[in-house]
Amino acid sequence: MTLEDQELKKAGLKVTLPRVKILQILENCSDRHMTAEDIYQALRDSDGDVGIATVYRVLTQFEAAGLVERHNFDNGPAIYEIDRGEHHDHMVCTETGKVIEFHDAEIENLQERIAAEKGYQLVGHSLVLYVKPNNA
Amino acid sequence: MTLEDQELKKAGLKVTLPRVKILQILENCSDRHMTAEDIYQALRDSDGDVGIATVYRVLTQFEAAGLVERHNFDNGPAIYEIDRGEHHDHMVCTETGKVIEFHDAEIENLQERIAAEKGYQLVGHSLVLYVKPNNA
DNA sequence: TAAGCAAATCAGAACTATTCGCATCTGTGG
DNA sequence: CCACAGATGCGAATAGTTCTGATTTGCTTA
Repeated sequence: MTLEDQELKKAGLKVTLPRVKILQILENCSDRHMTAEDIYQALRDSDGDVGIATVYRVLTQFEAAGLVERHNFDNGPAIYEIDRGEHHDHMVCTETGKVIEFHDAEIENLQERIAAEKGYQLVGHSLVLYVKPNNA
Repeated sequence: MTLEDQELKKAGLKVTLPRVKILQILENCSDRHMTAEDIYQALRDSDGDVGIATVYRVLTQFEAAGLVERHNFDNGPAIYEIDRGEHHDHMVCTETGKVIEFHDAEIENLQERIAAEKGYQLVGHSLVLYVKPNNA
């Protein structure tokens, strides 16, 4: 019974091979930001008998269970990352495609205030900064 | 020579029927936020001989010319709105789908600062607040 | 530790949003 | 008013994602 197995159990999901492998891939990937296709390729490279439909289904379940977060940058494919419970937003370099995480309490507060001013409660937000290196 | 015609000319685009009609629809729509499909339906309802491919092509050209802005909320279809030159972000009500515009100079400044702190220049951003009514 | 059953998976089809290719048509400058 | 570049319409193509239906797998209980 590995750590991954326990996480899955806790989330009320059956411990199956595809789910364990996908969780491991997400935990071990270097930049923490992968598309469904990236994960599918990683599976294919190692063993290779998990369908792309399963990758999507599992990711959706992981998201519902709070194990991963899904983000949509601009109009490209969605990217997934392990949810460590530390909320953050993203900065994407338009030259290199590099993704940088950041957190700013002040911005978070302002968002709450803006919603409140209009008579609403904030239930979520999506903030992506598109940036380029200083010397470009 | 209508106002729409002049805008098109100024943007270096031939003044064709589809372009004029699409511009009018965008200028006259009540909530200012339409999908390509919405526009296609509006055209269909009135006259009806503009293909969906043309709608997309024209919207893309309008965007390049700075006449309209395109936004992607979550994972749904893109929405388009006339660009009045007044930058703003969006708040989307998760109950009603209503789109509210807002602008906050402080948030804009913070974004610049965050990019600078990481050694980058801000070239753009996407901020969407997902909200629900206070009484829900 | 095998049987049974619900849940999960696979492959491929379907779907949504968007773009492309190409034959035809239409503004615009001369 | 003519010619030709540029625009359009249609249908096919694409990318990303979800659904379907038949088969398999993992938990439960005996």
